[in-house]
Amino acid sequence: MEFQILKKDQASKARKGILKTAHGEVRTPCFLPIGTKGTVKSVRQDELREWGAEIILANTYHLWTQPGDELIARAGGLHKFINWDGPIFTDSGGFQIFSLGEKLNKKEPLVASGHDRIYKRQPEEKFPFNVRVDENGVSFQSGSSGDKMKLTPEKSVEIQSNLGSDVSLVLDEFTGDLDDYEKVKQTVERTTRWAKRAKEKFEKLKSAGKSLNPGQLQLGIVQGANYADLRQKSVQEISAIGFDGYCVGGVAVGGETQEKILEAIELSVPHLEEDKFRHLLGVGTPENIIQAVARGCDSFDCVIPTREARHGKAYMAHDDGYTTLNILAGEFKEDLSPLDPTCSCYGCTHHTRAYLNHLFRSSEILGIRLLTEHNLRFYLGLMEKIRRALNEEDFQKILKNCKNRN
RNA sequence: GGGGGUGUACUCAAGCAGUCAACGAGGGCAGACUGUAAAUCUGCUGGCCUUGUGCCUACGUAGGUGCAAAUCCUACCGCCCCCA
Repeated sequence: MEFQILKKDQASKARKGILKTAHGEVRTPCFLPIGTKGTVKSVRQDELREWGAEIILANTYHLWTQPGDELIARAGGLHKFINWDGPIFTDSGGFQIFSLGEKLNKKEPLVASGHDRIYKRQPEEKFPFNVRVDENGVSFQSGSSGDKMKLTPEKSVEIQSNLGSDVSLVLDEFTGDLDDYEKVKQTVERTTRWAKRAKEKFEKLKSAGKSLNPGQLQLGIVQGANYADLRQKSVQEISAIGFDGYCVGGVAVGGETQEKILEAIELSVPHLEEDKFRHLLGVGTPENIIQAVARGCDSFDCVIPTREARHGKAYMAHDDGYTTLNILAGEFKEDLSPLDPTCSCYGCTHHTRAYLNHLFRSSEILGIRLLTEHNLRFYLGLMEKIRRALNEEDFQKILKNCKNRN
């Protein structure tokens, strides 16, 4: 068994566990720093490890388009290519169907027929592709060169096989129209059909001994927005296919309130097999994560700590919750105190707020690097606290103090 | 001394009679960001307030011509270039 639950919280659905992969074990609940293109922006792989990251997330779509999965396979797989010998998750490219099509070109999706959709690049947009989503998969056609790339459920499995990640995800489909029942229903059903195809391809490659990482796991993804019956339907259909674990997807893809996010989790998790690994895709804020742990989720990935670090936002831990601050703010221009005196990251132990403020104001890349480290250590430290609390049966205290106190 | 050019909001820089409190960029101020098209994006950036097809003050200074001037004319002041 690749996932083992070690301890359960008595007052919530939280659990402490361990995920065993071909590249080592991961203690859960855990957070996956996002390294979409094979790098967690601005930091080295050895630094990630030093800060407590046990597993990272990379992206199938991005690595496929550049530098290409075949090159990475020739390099000996993603682990060797990027020199990270710990576990790697690869997202399937499903999110890009959403983010490169629907989300950014919502104004004029040209409906081809039924559920198939085409998104035309707008002349004034920087976005370089036309996107077509149909039953077979998604094609991205370059707006300038006309080059076409087609990502299908099978292709996604094949790419991830070439990458040799430890945990692969099936290609899924969801949209931003969380209120349109029929549309959501169609994406749930297509996600199931795609999951079956992905599973089949996965088994085929495995039995043929063609997988670069024979120990690779495959996770199914549950969709259904906030419709109770669709979430339940999705869980049942995806579970019936039988995966090594499950992801709850489509819960925080743009503007959802925390209530909506938690509701979507509550509608999904109770129907999942108890002893299987559960990843919550794309979530979230520190509070989101703690609340999701309480609802039975084992792992998380989110761009918040890294992206917001690049935009100057720093997270700070307090006994009764956390706060954030914008290091670019004028009030820090001459603040010679450390960013967070309780933090042990390099920036907090060696530099002042005034210096960080100066670095950001002058667009110096060191600022980005220092805040990325700071925020990642905050997130990874939070997960460590959660695990320790679960171990010491003190999780309720963490739950009580999970809020942003800004 | 002669000739030419130029002076615009914090900075650079458009505008060359009305649609100009004045394009754009930078800077400044604030906000956003949830499976990364993201070191990105958005808003504001003369003053006042009853926040409006509102009032006032503004395009080197002082006058002038126009119904109307940042835009035209005159003088003056500053800066730049060329010739002597």
